[in-house]
Amino acid sequence: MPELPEIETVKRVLSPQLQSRRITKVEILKPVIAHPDESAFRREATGDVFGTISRRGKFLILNMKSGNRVAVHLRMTGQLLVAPLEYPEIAHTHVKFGLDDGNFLIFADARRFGRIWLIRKGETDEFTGMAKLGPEPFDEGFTAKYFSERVSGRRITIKQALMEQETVAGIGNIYSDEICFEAGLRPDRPVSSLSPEDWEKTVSSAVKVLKQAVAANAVTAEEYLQSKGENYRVSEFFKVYGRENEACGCGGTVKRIKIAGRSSYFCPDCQK
DNA sequence: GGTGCCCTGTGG
DNA sequence: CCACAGGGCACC
Repeated sequence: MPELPEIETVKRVLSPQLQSRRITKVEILKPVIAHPDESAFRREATGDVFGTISRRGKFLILNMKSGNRVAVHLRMTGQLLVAPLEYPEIAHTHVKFGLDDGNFLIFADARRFGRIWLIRKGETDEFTGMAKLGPEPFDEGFTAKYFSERVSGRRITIKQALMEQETVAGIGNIYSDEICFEAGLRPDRPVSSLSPEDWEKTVSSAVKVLKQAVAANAVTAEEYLQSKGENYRVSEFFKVYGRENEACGCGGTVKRIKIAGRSSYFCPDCQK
């Protein structure tokens, strides 16, 4: 799944394509509308006009001129892209929004984990999960003090803490490993074992790694369309993720272990 | 907290 | 065929 940097890419590509476009038609082919029901979604979204796009954690939020918001979560395999009429059919297309410039906003998702919600103007959002999210990694509130206190007394690893959306929003399985590598900490280190310096290093590494990833993931709208909205990750920049048995820059070898059921990669020589 | 599950596709 | 995949949730 797309994590924070990839959602930023989607936002960057889609923003100019959707800005001021009116929705002429909503076609729902598979049940991915989580709120309200499909017919209400179709009725209330049709005719509305796109404004700005924002991101909260791994959620993409399409702010509509009506004051409504369309929230999208891509989960593992969701794709969201603007394509012209003549664009070849994308497998597992679940929702198609017709736009007033003749293009379509397409939501596709092979595994069907992704979801779309319509949050009405003034409505309290207690269904998307956004309300429970912790601070953004780039927020001033995401400090070593906050992070360490938030998880203190719990028997979890630093990787699990980084991936906990209620604690800090937007970090998933890939970037948690990359952040631990940058911080020089094994991902399976219990949070109880971290020193204040370790916490500082973890927080500064999170900011650094995520900012670098946002910059590295820059793709053009053409590249994005050509890849059917899947080319939002530039994996050659990963230092450890997906690199089991490969050489680390230090000369050591990247290992893979399971942490809370998720594959986790690290270099035993530079991460302690 | 850990586990299984929601789904489908891919690679070993 | 089985293991695994970028997420999150309900369940023990």
